[in-house]
Amino acid sequence: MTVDTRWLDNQQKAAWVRLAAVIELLPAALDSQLRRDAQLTHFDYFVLAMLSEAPARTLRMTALAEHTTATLARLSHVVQRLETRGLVERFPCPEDKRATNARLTEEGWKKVQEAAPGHVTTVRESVIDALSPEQVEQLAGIADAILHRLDPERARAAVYERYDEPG
Amino acid sequence: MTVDTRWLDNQQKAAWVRLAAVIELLPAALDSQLRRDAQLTHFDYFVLAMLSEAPARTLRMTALAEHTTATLARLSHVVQRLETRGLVERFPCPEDKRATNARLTEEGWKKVQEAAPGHVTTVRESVIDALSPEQVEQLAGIADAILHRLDPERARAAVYERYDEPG
DNA sequence: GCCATTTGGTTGTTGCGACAACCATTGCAC
DNA sequence: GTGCAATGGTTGTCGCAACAACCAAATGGC
Repeated sequence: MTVDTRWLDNQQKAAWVRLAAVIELLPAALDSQLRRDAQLTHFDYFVLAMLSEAPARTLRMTALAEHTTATLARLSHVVQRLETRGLVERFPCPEDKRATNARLTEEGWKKVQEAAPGHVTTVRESVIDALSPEQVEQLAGIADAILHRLDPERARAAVYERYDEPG
Repeated sequence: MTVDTRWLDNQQKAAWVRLAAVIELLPAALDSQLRRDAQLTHFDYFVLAMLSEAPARTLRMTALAEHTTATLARLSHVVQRLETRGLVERFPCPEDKRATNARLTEEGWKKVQEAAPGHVTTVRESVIDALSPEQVEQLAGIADAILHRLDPERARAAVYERYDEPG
């Protein structure tokens, strides 16, 4: 009945428990800083950041969804809210009448620039500056390996290369 | 005005982007497997697992909250649902009338045992087996360092040592 | 012994994410 | 050019998490 489950040894368990705690706490930490300082979710910020780097600060919804590893449905809701707040605008794509383009407004652009420094500082404080340079390199490799399991399609995509802060 | 923000270099950015994707996708992967196979959230499962390891399968709400890195408010809601489903029962603590104890029911115990193998398999498939033994060790160190930034109080607590699967 | 504070916990509201249903456009078969 | 599937996107509903407000019991000062 119970087919041979390969349990975790102590070393593996130690790694997993700590990772589990990180994925529980880190999103909350990022969200709360951005929400407090910029009235933005981390995901909101990510969406704005991706648009800010795109040509003409514009992307098709589908492309934006890929960049942010989100479903179209989720993105649609988020962009709707951002549009209400005047940070983003949507307009139908001329080449494909099914498609919708999302463009960062001037106000949205300002918002990203305001929010970026605080966000980077938080990322530094909670992650990057906690690690040695070797660990940062190791982390890139580890996270990449995990991503190949979680999302084989996109793991090699350019999106993972491009999360720039606007400078 | 804009005080010197230390931006991320390419190596750091690569690590961060990948980590950001992981903390976005991994919780969803864990949740969906457990929800599908056991009608449980990952957090639900964690709560039950912690109780299953406690003496008499019983813990004070406050202690349980610490073990699961959750707020008392969140835990209260979750335990309420689990109680409705008959997996957990609550009763006032004899020694401190303010306090509430949560105890795993027999049904809850069975549920954990049923759910554990599938969960461990998922953890293996998406994380552990994607990494070399050296990377697993590195991951433990990295996650631990991050936890010390996110939650200095609890980073050294025994809880991080104890996420056993029931065997 | 009494009042203030702290501790332990619950509840109500609000907002976001997941999922499924749905509509419109496009591409393809023939 | 008609029929059908695939693509692109939106919307509605439901469940959960965050936050704040709240209540009860316990502790400490004096």
